[in-house]
Amino acid sequence: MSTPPPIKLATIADVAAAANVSRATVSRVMNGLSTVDATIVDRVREAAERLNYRPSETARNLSLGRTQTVAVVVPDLGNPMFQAILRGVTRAAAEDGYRVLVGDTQEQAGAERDAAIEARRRCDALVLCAPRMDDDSLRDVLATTTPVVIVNRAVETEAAPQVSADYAHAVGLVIDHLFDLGHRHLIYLGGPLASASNQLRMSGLDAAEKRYPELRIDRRTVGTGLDDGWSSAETVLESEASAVVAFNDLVALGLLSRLRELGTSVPEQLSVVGVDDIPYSRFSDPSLTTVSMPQDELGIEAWRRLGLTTHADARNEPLWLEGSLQARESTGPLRKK
Amino acid sequence: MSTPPPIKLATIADVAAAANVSRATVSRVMNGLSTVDATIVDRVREAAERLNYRPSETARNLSLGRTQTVAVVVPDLGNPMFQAILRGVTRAAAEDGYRVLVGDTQEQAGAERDAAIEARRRCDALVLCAPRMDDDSLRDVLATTTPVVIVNRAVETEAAPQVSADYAHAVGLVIDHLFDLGHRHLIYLGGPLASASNQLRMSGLDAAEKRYPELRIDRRTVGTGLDDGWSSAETVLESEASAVVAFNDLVALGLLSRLRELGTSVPEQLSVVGVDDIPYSRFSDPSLTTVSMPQDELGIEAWRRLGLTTHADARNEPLWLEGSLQARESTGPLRKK
DNA sequence: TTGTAGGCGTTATCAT
DNA sequence: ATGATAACGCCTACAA
Repeated sequence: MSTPPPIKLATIADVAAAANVSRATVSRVMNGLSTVDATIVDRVREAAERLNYRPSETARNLSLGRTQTVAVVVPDLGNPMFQAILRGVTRAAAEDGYRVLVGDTQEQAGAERDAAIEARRRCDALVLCAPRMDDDSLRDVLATTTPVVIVNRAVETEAAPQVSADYAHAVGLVIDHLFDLGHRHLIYLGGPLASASNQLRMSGLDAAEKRYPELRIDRRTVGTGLDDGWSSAETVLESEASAVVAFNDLVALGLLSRLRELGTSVPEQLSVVGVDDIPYSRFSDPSLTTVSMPQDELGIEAWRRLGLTTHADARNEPLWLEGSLQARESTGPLRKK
Repeated sequence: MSTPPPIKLATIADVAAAANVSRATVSRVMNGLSTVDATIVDRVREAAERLNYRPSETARNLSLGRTQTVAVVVPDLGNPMFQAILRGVTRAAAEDGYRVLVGDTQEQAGAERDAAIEARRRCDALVLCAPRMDDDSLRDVLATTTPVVIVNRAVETEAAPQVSADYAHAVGLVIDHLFDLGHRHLIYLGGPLASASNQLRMSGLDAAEKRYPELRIDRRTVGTGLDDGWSSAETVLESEASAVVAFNDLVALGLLSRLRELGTSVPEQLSVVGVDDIPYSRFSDPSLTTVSMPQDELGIEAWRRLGLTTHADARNEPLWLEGSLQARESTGPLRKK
């Protein structure tokens, strides 16, 4: 007779019966507990092999009270930043035998709470990336989801470790660079005012203005993508600033593209800098001066701070990861008109 | 007395006790089964609320025999193609109440088998993206992981639905375009010979050669990234081809960057095309002629073919998704020397 | 060293 | 309409 299509998977009981031992013994063998007679080990192994037996993850999850899984919730899976974090967590967690469950809230702040709690229920821990919800809601969520770590979102709390890319510092780096080149009038092309990441950059601008009293920085809100940079060219030219600090590389590259069309030469007439150092920035024309941000490390550090593994690092002060300046062709010394 | 730090979560039994009903009734209430007395429903709801009760996903997974989770295994989470597929599956699955577990084999073909089987054990279904393993191994894996769908990898089998981007067709589109422009000598900058995706493009070249007997296509293996395109410029120029078909947009953009440095003007002296239509391709100088591929749709279609949902589409012939030509500035008519 | 038995938290069957 | 009770498949004292 042929095996019926709905292939009933072998259970531990089947193997026990086939090997003529108790389920307990099969369990011990499968988990490599040393206290089992060698001949029995063989017998069980053989039976398991023959029946193509694999322990049910679901059942051992229930029994052990853990899932060996960590949830990663991001606002937008299409964002390269979050892709990098996801990749970092996935690989770091994999080394410790953990899997990753992803959640994409699609930029709906209202959906974050449920997504986080739901994800955490299925997993042993949670990595919450750049949550858009307000501080109070966030603290509330953190209380019910430990262990949890927050990535790229500063919030006053002891309830969870935090790991963030230091965009204030990054902006400081490019401004130092531009200042050294003689620029005294800059324009900042910002992202969404509400975004934590944009606020961080703004505080970097503030700090720079304190550092350099002669410096003037205009601020505009334009967006985060190539198109946003492209359409901000007129704004930039009208401002008569001699250098542009873009929200990120995409905005900077979009702007470069449009400036080329308009016949504005970079860096001769205008210096442009981005933030992130995406791969293409080395290849654009001109190549883009920017700040290389340790995005993968965010994920890796997040995983470590979760403290699920032995070589964990469970310190609780917020961790700020700093980028490094990549000076390229899109910046040059200020030219007198 | 204060609650001890290890907050014991409330179970269904706790709620049952608090509401003075049986666990079965609590279960029915939680699942919205209509056959419960209204006053009891209220009593249970109140108790659940007070105890902050949430059903254990792990326990219901075991009891129900399903996890409401689908696994997505990719060779490289850093690859934009797979990121797009992951995003597509995640969002489509979320609409049907499913979560996604990710697996990254980091281009190690040897790790794919275990990763796939392991992932499938924890989930109700598996999306296997562009597996690198050989056909026999693949068929073997498919047999033990149904329901499973293969994305971007053609293989002779009835065991699993397949969804792929039709790169042969894409290459055909750009070659038609170049041929129309008068080009008769092309050079193809390919990716890894072993990769299914490269083979697809090659078959597109073969078909084009059949279609146009006057056409000559040189073939080189250069890689898949910006750097690979950059360093292939000399090879291209030596070939004296009048147009380049790059493996993808990254290779094309890298090449454009280097050609600029070398003083070769595009498209006047050389036409260049890519494949994929990544966002930046519209903004490069010159903007890149390429083929827009429906990457998100791959994920969405993969999810549908899994057939876990009502509006599933479980047909079994391989599904090929075609791209569309985006003619831009990097291609132009052949100039006589 | 091995087996017995109870528990993990839920759902489902079958009485009542 | 509600409540016992038995799965679901595994792990782990405890006993032998």
